[in-house]
Amino acid sequence: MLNKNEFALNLLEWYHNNKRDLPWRRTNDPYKIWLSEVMLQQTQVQTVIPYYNKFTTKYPTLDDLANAEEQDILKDWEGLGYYNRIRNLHLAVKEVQSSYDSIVPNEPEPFLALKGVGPYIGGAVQSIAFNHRIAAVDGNVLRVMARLNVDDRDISKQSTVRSVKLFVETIIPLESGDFNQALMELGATVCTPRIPKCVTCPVQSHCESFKSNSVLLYPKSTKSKKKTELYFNVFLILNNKDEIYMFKNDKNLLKGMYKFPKYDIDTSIDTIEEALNLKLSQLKEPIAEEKHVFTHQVWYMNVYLLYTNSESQHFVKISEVNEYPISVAMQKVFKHLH
DNA sequence: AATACGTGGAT
DNA sequence: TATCCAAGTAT
Repeated sequence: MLNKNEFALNLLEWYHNNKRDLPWRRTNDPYKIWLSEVMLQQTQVQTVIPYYNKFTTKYPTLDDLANAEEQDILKDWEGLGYYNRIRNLHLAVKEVQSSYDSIVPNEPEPFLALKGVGPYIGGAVQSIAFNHRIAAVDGNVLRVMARLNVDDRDISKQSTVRSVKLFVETIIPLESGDFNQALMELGATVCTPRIPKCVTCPVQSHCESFKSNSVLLYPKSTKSKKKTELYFNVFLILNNKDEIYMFKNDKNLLKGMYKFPKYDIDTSIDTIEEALNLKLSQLKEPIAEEKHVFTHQVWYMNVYLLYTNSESQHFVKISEVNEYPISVAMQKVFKHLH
């Protein structure tokens, strides 16, 4: 059974002595803490840092972000992935602006009701910014707690995450924000997935899996499923005015990001001409092939270059393409025009 | 409950 | 190269 008081003391002492100087640890602004937590979802610290600095410079207050155009903030988010995160945060700060006088709610219930705020963000922001004693259970915390308690439950199940959250809330001390961050920091730097540094672990004496030499057996998790492989033709369509056909994606995947016409490989050129209302040049060999891997899909793309004399509102100056938010997959395609 | 949702780092 | 997985949320 975990000695809760001693565990918390050991962990917090280690955290304070080894605290990394991360940009979002220099602020008490709930908006900036919230922004950092949204960016950090499923994203490594080193990836987030430049984006966090860009956003806090360009949108230093909640109102700045709320008043921005969605396309502009998507452009600034470009390359960070999971684009619904910033679209939801935009909706959420607009809600805070209109309903809460631009003040981030300092109570869990209204905060958790905002778009994109789930159990993790709710606990992280309410504990770090407002010192509420709510757990923030991420992948790090799940791994640390599974090893501490030789917990055989599957951490990929929501029921396990809910249960771990309740458990952490039975051991969380008054310094709840620091405690939550310390638990995550321990998982990120010491209690790592493959080669945990148990020798230097500040809570080694509390760890049941260390005692039984079974650290690497935890956490238990069902293995990821196979990705769907998809084959597309993507068309770079140029007119005689140095413009290219490009439009905003309204599907769920990469919603709001701009794309070039992309069709299953068996789609006929006639169908495409009809869909785009363009008369296209003869289809030749692809100028390139690209592969792009998502969490759940792999795209194999043939890149074609086509010309047209037709008019359309979807043409954009080639020199201005980079002003639009474009996914990495489509950037891989576009680079072959140069 | 199970799956969709991006991208890049590490091994 | 293949695989895991990283401060998760919405549906």
